[in-house]
Amino acid sequence: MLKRHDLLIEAAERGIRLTVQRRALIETIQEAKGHLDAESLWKLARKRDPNIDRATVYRTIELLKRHGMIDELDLMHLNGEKHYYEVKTQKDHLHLACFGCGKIEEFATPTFERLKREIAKKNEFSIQVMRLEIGGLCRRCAAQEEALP
Amino acid sequence: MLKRHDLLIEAAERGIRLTVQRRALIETIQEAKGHLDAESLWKLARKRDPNIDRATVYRTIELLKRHGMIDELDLMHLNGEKHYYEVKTQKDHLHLACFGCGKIEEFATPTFERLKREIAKKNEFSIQVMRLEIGGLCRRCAAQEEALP
DNA sequence: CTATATATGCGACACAGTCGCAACTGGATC
DNA sequence: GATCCAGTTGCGACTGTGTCGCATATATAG
Repeated sequence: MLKRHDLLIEAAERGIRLTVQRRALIETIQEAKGHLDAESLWKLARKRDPNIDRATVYRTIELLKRHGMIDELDLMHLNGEKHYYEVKTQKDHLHLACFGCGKIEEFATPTFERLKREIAKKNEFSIQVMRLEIGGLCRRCAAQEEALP
Repeated sequence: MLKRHDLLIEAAERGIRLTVQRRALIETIQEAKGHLDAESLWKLARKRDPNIDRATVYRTIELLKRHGMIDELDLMHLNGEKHYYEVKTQKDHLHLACFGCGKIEEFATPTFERLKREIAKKNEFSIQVMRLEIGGLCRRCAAQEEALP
């Protein structure tokens, strides 16, 4: 498991005003197993505070994104146009989305870090967010495809 | 300039039925200077065939994507949630989006190709599409930011 | 405790993209 | 070149995400 920040502590340190709604949303994101989209986040957070509004969910996501506390993913639009969110990890990593079974794999490698440094240097570009997403077939699904032509 | 396929020839070779609408759309994408979103593609293609419907634009984009003839980009959602399209190039390349001025830079490097091979091998994953997008500040905008804190 | 800047809920809205269905057509066949 | 029909299109209504303005509520500093 990649090491993640504690969002609540970081939010306090950054002077973000902690309302009950934000607490519920942040805790939900922090404790989530997989990748949450806005709708799922809303539903889960409502278990902690039943009155959170949809607009608040979007505004909080925007806030956390601006502070670089969460990353936004598209996951190759495997399930429509929605976005997914995850706590920013210490290490950059990429996402592999299988078009067959929908499974998402994560992968980190020094080559990726090296690429990042190379890009920043060669383009004189100040990188804030970096998103590498890959779509294709996982080992299982590729084998199945092979069997049924 | 990165070498691109000739979409019309490739479409014919693939046995794609060439309607007047598809011809207009494909030629428009092929000759476009920058990155087109669906709306811009529609407007431009209408100059060649004034009756093309919005739905046809989306259906054609879907078709070309399925055939791997064009790539879909988000460009870090710099201008809302729409998608952008470009003719598939011979070399994989990445997109740098500047949050300051909105400029998009493209960049290709052997490190990226190496990363791709490494990912496919280590994860036993059959890669179909790969999208690396980076958001941040270009040299100009980073310097301006510095000057006005 | 109070003041006030900031955040929230609500409802209406914007916008990209999708779908079912009747009418049309590209291109294969004769 | 006429015929045929599976595949394509236009139309219009619809979804699903995400946004916004404004009146009300509240977290935090003093």
